[in-house]
Amino acid sequence: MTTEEKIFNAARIVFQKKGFAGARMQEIADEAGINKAMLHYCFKTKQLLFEAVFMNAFGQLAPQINAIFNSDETVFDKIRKFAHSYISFVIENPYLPQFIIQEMNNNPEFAMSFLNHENRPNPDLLISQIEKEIIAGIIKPINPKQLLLDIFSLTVFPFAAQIMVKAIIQISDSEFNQLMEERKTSIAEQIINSIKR
Amino acid sequence: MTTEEKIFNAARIVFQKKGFAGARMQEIADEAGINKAMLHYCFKTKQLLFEAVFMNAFGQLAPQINAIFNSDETVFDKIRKFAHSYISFVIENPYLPQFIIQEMNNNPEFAMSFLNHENRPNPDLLISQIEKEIIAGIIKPINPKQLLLDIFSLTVFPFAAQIMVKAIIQISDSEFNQLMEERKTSIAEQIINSIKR
DNA sequence: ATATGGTTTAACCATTTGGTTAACAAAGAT
DNA sequence: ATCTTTGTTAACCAAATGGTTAAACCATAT
Repeated sequence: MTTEEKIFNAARIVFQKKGFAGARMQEIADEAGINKAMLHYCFKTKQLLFEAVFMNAFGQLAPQINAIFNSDETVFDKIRKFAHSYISFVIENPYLPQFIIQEMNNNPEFAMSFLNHENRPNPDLLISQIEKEIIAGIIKPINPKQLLLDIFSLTVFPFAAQIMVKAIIQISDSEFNQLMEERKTSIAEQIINSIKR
Repeated sequence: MTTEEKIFNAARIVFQKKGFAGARMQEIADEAGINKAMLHYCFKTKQLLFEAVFMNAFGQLAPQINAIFNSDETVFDKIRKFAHSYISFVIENPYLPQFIIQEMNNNPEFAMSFLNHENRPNPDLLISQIEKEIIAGIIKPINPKQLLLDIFSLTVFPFAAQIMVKAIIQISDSEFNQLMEERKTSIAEQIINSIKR
């Protein structure tokens, strides 16, 4: 593993746990097991290192989402696939959702800057497909944006609020993961059930 | 308004926007329009000021939730009431959910310390009620914890991820609020529909 | 062997930041 | 009137923090 990779991985761990403002360059250096000066040698500034980590995180999610949203399957199958592949991916990267949401919130201008171009998650095609399937009588007349919100909410929230969720409904890490496994299918069927004619 | 109130309100604004780590005592003082030394005169340390704000935020939500969860209504009515009153409240305090989730994530030990005693949201009673109604044949056999997750997800997530949601599905503040108004009833009916026999 | 280029480090620096202090103002209490 | 307590401020301080530098290290080409 190159030094740059060591730094990047360490930065991901620290940034995802503490956020941009709470992360310390020294802590990242320690985590990577190298001298702090190397951080600046490889990534120039904290901001640039952070952006590398954030872009990477977002860049892992957005294409996956778009691939599903823009495929040529039915809405129902897209919902099934989304729930399944999103939850699978996030079980392996449990800090990602909260990390992305948090930094977007703490720094909206920065977040917006790349949410407006390139590979952002783009639901336009899915929305018009939903409208077509409503007209075709496959789906009940609903607001497509509400449907999108439902899908995102049911899949993402338990991860984004992981710590609170675990504490409130009193479950361990393994019980949590088990619940999430169940959700891969239960969420999709529940949504489909509530919108199919 | 007393100086202490001015500080508290300013602190709430700054902490909710920037988080504990990103907030600056000077910025809170400026927001309150007073000298920085007053912060320490009134609240001693940043940590204590933060705890006052956080406790207050959490203290507004938890009792509301428990009041609904522990009333003597049916599960269906509790779901309706929860969606309605939670969304109503959070529309007025849109930063609250993300704030609480973020700080719990960045500082789990602190969060846990008071999630374990006193007025934490406690779903135990609701869970056993769900189990009873399943046995009584009112509700389909489901995992009560999944049901709780669904309820929280559908109500809380759009607020917690507000900025990202607005950007991805391309809506303005007022469109967002309108969607949330719709959700007060649509969420409850959707959930009930998916679990009733 | 040694000159050359990138890589790594210890020590250092300037600024920011939470927190303190000492003086000052205002308002009751005597 | 003046003493005492409480509220308020400007100036200050020590520690933390992001970032820099100059020297050392090390591989490779000559």
